[in-house]
Amino acid sequence: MNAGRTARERARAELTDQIKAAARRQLATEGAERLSLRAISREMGMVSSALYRYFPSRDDLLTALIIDAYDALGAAAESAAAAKDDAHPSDIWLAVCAAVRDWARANPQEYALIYGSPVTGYKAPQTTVEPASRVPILMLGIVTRANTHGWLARLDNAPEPTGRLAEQVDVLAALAIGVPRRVLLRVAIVWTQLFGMISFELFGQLVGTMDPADDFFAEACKQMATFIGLRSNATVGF
Amino acid sequence: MNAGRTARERARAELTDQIKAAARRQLATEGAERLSLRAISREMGMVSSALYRYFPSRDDLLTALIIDAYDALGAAAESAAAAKDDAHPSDIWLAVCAAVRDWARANPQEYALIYGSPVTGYKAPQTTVEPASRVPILMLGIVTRANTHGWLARLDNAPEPTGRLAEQVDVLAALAIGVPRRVLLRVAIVWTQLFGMISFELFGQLVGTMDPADDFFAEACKQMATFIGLRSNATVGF
DNA sequence: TCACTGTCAAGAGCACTGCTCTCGGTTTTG
DNA sequence: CAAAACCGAGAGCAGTGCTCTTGACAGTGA
Repeated sequence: MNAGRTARERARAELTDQIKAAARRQLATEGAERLSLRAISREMGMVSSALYRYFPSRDDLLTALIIDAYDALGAAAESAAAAKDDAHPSDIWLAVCAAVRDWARANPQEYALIYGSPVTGYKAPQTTVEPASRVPILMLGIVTRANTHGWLARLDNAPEPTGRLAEQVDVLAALAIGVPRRVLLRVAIVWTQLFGMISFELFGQLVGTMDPADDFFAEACKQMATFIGLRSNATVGF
Repeated sequence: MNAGRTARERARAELTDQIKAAARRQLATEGAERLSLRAISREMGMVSSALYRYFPSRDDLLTALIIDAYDALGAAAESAAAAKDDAHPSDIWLAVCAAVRDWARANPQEYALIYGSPVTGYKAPQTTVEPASRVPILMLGIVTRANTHGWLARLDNAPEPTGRLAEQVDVLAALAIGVPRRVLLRVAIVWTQLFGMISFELFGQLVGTMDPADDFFAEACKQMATFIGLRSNATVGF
């Protein structure tokens, strides 16, 4: 690559990456709450104040880690979808759901960083919304392709959103041309179910009942895929 | 009341409550992460070390706040259900969902404390599981009553859980006598959807699409109530 | 070649945190 | 009434994010 012209710029980019790597390492073991700039600087053999040349504050480091986490999750989901490119949309959908869960289980602290409680007083900058929307956009794309191929159940009984809800659904409609609004509304519902279930698993809300959650997760994803019309009633009985 | 015999015991109980109240106040403005024992002691005109006579560590204070939060949420949900005691189970169900959301929106920091990312290295003690299960138990009770009155849709097309998943569902079955396992499985799915949706709303994941989420929440709850058979197909078309 | 400019790591220091320990004084108890 | 238990106050430790200053270095134009 050699993107940076001068040696100084290259060194700076490399050190920035090293700091983020050390921060991620510490994130995995200590958690976002206990992430300490001084500990990072110790691990790197630097003095703490030197880190402020690269990240003006702890929050800026967190922002960088948040963006990286969204991108890593999005990349994992997208590659899972690409690996099943010629499969049935319902199988692609289920593969994406599984990939999201797998990534979350492999990187619980990074998942908590983006889908857990936000840090008070920390305002997520606008730069995070684009990487954050990779997974939803991917999911909408799967539904859109299923629809254009005529593989989407009609869901005639599903209620059509009206009023303000219809306007809100239209934001999704712009990314899913041709998909009926009643389906998009359900996609949004299923979207919240997916991440709610993963959060419950990771945050320990399932212990005593559905933990370990492998079977529960698989069955829930199947039923939710049917719920949005990706799987036919005949297939699974719904 | 005068529960505590001696004056000292009464003073201790009162001061413990005052500390928790101050902590809750600070929680609402600063967030759990920045909750500071020293700030609490300042607000109370005490010295920080004196707090350790009442809570051996910051984590113990957090545990007390967590239990209080679970109890407050459970009480809010239960009173919402009690207020509609003679209504149709589906209306009771929807009232409970709305009450949970309302409580979460009114106490976002306490909600984040119990349903957000857990603090790393903090092991929730066993004393939290009983208050944590008040809402799920309440929900299972509504479904159970609907079933015994014959008001639950049969959901013949819903798949029956098998294998380990069936065993896990049986944990719920013990609290919902007579309700088919395929329904209980769906109750668990809907349970994760409800809290996933509330978390998304509170944690800012819905901005740009479904925010404000009033209509989305109401419609999602309705469709999910139908999903578990509380509302008939004819009512809403499903 | 040499001075100028921007960048860098280092160090001292500030205000804050959770937590421990000791010290007197008060309250409860035997 | 004396002993034991409990209490708040204060000092102090090790850690935190962050700021500011200092001296060394690299790149650049004269």
